[in-house]
Amino acid sequence: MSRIIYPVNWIETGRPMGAEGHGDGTVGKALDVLDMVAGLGRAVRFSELLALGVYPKATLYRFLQTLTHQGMLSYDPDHGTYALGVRLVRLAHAAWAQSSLAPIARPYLDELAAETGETIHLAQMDLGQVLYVDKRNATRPVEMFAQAGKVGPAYCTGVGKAMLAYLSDEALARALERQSFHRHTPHTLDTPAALMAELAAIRVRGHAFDREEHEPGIICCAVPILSRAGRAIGALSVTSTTARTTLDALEAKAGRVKEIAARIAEETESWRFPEQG
Amino acid sequence: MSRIIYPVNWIETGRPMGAEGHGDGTVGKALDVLDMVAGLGRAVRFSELLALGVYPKATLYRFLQTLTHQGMLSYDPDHGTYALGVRLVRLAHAAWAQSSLAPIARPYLDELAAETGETIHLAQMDLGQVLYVDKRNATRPVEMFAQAGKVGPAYCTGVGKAMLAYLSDEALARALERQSFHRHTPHTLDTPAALMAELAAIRVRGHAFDREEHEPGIICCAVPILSRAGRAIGALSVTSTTARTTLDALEAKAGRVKEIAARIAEETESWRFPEQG
DNA sequence: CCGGTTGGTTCCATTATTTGAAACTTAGTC
DNA sequence: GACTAAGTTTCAAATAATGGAACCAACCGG
Repeated sequence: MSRIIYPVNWIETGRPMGAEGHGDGTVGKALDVLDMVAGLGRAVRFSELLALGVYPKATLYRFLQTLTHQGMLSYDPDHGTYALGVRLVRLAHAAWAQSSLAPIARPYLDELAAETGETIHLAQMDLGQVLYVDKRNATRPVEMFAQAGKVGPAYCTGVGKAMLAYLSDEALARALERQSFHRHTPHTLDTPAALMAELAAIRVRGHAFDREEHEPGIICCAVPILSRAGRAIGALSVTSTTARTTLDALEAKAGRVKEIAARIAEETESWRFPEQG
Repeated sequence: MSRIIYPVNWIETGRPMGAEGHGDGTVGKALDVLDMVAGLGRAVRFSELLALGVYPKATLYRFLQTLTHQGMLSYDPDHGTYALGVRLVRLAHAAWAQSSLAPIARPYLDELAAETGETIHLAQMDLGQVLYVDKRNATRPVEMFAQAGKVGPAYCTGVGKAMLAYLSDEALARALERQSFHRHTPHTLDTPAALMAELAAIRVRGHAFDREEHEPGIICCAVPILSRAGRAIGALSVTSTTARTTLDALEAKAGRVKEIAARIAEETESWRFPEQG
């Protein structure tokens, strides 16, 4: 097992590169190459990808050819670089519309945003990472990390912890392995033990807090969206800043957020089969 | 050559299903399956995909397994359905940020939207279709994947025609083959000849109009974003309604739009290599 | 309780594709 | 004009994909 050396400014994609693909045949490897390009986060040269040492020259070359021909990558002949292709944007549009909670939750997010005047996040779990699928900005917006399509860590965000608390044992175990427990701020829970204790508290309370654990000055109150079986299928949060409000004030809104989470969950269960139109 | 029978409510993805993938080996076929799921636009059963008659049972089954395992599809065990997976959303976010004009154009779109008070579209060409990569609504801000990522026809939209007019001969020929020339409104140019004449006029004028050719009451003025070589790499449009304004009034803003298009083009050329950070 | 049907899953010998070391071709560089 | 780095092509061996057929499990009507 040769350990892969990650580039310095690797973008956290929640997917170790050159590792996941193996075992799923050619398709898995090709998608892995796609992740490598995504992970570097910019247009890349053939040699840069080659230097990652995941695939031999000829193999990597053929994958890039295929992916480019398929529109999953685009090739810039002037600079000899590859970037992610537009076909992905098209596919993601469909993915967003059909696989996520976003379309169902849309009107509820609007409602919640109007009521609270704060930033609202809707997230789903993706291999131990938090994937933000929709967002409403506060009336007075503050630049923050999250955006639709972005991923973030689970162990130090409100939505992440809310979902972790309601995962199956196996899913939780797998997710925990993927947490970096990097100490983003002095408040970050940086050990599995501390996190487990917090998750237990969340299960009792029914909602999670972010006490400036990811970004200084940013606090939130998050609620899981639960399936009938009691498993987290997503999470909803109301986010603000310490300058503007307090955790207690945010918690006061938790009841309302739970109501809305319940309604989204309900619609999700029933809406799986849209009419044949 | 067996002709594929398209389902009744097939969603235009700009990619004929079960046709493009062949010829690019296993990877192409797998991505083709992905397009099939995207094309149906909802969670689908194994048998529905099988009924499309593109792949034999066992083969299709294995593709679905692989794609699901890879997170490109998600499987709902309760209903036995497959939907596009969240990994696509994650990849697309990166794609949007790195391969499209959107991040560069962002501040300019804001500027243009503020100045004109009208709807602004930023589009790129994708296999003969128009792919909208960003948008500023007259009133409400864009939810990324809800709007960006949409595709539309090229022959009857302002941005589409603006780009077609500045495509290389081969690219234009390939794009023309993919136009349906469906008559959306009485004003739609519904023959290749009419379109060619219009494209010539656009080249003279330097900008394109949409004279209610796609949707009744909707008009726009579009400008191509040109590479140094004079090829269209995207297009920018100011859209409004006949109820609110006239084509002449929109044309009056064309000069300003061209300035901005030129600035976006300039930044694109120089910005291909972000610093190594 | 049974024979039939539909929908999904697994087997496995055949076939076709992928693989990757090495050879080759540019395009710089000194 | 030799030297180097970056990208491209070749080809026999290794491997993975293929898909017909068999299998399994609900469900259904009698």
